Amino acid sequence: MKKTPEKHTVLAWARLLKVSASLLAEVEQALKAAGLPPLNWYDVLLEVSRAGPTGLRQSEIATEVLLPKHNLSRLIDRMEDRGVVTRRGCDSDGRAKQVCLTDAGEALLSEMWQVYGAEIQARLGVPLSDAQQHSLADIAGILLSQPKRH
Amino acid sequence: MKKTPEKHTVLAWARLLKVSASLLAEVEQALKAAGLPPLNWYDVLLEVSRAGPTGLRQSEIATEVLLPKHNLSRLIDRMEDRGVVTRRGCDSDGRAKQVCLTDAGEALLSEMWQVYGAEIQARLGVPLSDAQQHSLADIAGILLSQPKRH
DNA sequence: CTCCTTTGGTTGCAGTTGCAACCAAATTTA
DNA sequence: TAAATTTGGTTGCAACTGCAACCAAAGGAG
Repeated sequence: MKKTPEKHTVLAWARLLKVSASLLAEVEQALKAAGLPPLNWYDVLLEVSRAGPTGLRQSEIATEVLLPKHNLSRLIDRMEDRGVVTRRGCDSDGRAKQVCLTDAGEALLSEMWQVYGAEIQARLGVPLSDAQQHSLADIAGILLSQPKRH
Repeated sequence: MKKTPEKHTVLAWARLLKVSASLLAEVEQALKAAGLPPLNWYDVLLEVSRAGPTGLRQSEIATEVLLPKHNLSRLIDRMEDRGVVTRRGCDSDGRAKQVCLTDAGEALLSEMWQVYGAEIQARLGVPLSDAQQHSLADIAGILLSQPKRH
């Protein structure tokens, strides 16, 4: 089994990391400029919103958003402090907490989307053709479906 | 001008961010498991190594590695503490510092590459065909060449 | 030459992340 | 049922990041 990558593999890798880092930084910057919270707030709000009024457990959010549990715990602390979500003990499982969206949370979600969506369009939708966007999604999909073998 | 992205644009975006985040986390994990420092050390070591014995200014490294200057300043502090680079005042510019690689730094660079390169190969080289790798590099290249319009 | 602005780099402080230890409620094993 | 393990979540502490202020050396404009 080959251990050292080919040049073109390294090139793809380097560009992938660089482009995602700079896109991320630019979007965070845009959100901040609009006086809005960082991107991971959006991810959480979106997941919780999708789950409907029953809400979602923290552990479910954590795996969805790729955030370690202890990290998510404090993120939810801050979000609860600003009143965009609520934590409620779960009936069926005494340890779990159900996280639900408040009205303010729903409002923030759509407010963030106005900025976030525009950024996505400007930075991915505009510069890439439809075919390229599909190709990118396909390739990323392959990588995401790889087993995580640690 | 369109402000809201199409579904396939959002899909490509979401997968791009998710895949880079998880690849990054897995590689960091592999480095730590091997008792090695984090990825940004590698990036800095590589840049400095490429510059040869004259070294590189911090500001040049910072733009190359996409790290804010104050952040890089302290990263170099840590690296200097562990003896992998040296800071030396620049002759032609009294403010600047030239950063140079030590022998230990060169050793660390190649030690990290053994782990890092294997990860790249396993996570990108193996799952993707050559055509897909080229396609990914092309698309990322387009995005990187976009003006950063803030 | 003097004032003003820019550039390269550092530092203090607050906010966030990572790690490990911890608690309590399930779940499994015996 | 009692003991051992796993799972969901929190907390303390150290490390790292972001922001803004700062200092000193260059570079320009009058």
